[in-house]
Amino acid sequence: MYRILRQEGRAKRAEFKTVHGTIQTPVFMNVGTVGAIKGAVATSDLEEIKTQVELSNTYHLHVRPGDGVIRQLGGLHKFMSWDKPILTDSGGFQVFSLAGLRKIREEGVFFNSHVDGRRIFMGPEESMQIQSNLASTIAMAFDECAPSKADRGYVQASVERTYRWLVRCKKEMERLNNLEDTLNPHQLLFGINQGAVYSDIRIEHARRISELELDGYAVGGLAVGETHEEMYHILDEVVPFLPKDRPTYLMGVGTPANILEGVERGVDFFDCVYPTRNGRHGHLYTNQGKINLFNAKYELDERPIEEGCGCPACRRYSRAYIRHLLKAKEMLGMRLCVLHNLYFYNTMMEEIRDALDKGCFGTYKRQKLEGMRGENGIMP
RNA sequence: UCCUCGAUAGCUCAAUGGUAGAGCACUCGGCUGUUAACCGAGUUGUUGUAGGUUCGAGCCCUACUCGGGGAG
Repeated sequence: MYRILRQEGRAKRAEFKTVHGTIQTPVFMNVGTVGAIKGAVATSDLEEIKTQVELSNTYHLHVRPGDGVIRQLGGLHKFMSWDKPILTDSGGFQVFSLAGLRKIREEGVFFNSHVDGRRIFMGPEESMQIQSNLASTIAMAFDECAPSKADRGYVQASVERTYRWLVRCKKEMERLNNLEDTLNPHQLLFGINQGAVYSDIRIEHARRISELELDGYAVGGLAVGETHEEMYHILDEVVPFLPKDRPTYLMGVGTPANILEGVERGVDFFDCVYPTRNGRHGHLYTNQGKINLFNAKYELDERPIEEGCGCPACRRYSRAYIRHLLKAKEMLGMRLCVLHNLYFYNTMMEEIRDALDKGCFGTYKRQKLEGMRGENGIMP
């Protein structure tokens, strides 16, 4: 299922076979929380921007339109017309991001819906049931993503509970996959390592979850307020304790620089809202750094976002035109920016894989980082 | 010609006679398993003109200019 093709230091070039096709790693998953990549990007656009895996969210799809609806319509793949791999996040991040709207108990989490205030209970079993109804390729374990500034005592207790939840997730997913009427009997389950910035807690947790023989292992709870150095340090400490015969997923990360550092430390899967959200906000990634198309200096700039870029925006439109669309709040402006940013990310991952194939990832990484520190002066 | 209402930031409008503000626009910044086409910061004024009253006027008085509405 997971096969390492080549290694360079700790960095891995691998492939991951699923019922929805083979994923070439390292890979960046394109975030479509509610079953759509924000910015009016259709699944029919995804081939053109080299998307391998789409990511959706359990909590959000449960709230709207409801996982029961999606199950009746044949599952998320059919619903959104996308036949390649889909990873569903479990709702664990909402324990963090909707902190003001939930209460955590041993059995699970009580949310007040961010849409209408309705009371929603989600525990490990509910998260697995919802994800089974969505029939995603990869389900994520239901965890608590704790804030990076949480104190040690809180993190210790939280991680232990997240471990107990993981055991329940595994048991429930096995049960669901064996049901006769399950939509995807081969649904995979990834566990999630937690422990904030306390590497001893993280390592102990990594050891214990590794024994559960899950389909993949994620490092969660990073890029939630700690410094980049702390994040890289945690990866240095923890990744070696995760199973080497399973893919490693660094959740919610990150900037192009974060990804290059993650690959170097052995990460296979990444995802982040940056290319989509920043695209909608007019911040564009280029090999010379990040640019903000809202800035007045682009008013008469006839160049594409990036010279030589093959994305649908750069092949045809100027910075000046796209800037106008953004300022006029025309949907096309956001759409073109999101397409460009996802193309940039997906292309960078392709370059990373090529470099690993050729054994020159170290050189590639150094040159890429130097370039992005260049003319625009903003490290993306 | 008369009556009446109005004139304050680029725009639309606030502001007991007591330090002129807001929204939008504009300029810039932020965003890491999306509560985010979002959030934050900043620039902008001879308060239509000229006088007067007052310790003090965007506000009260007079004239004028321009505009809306009405009457003839």
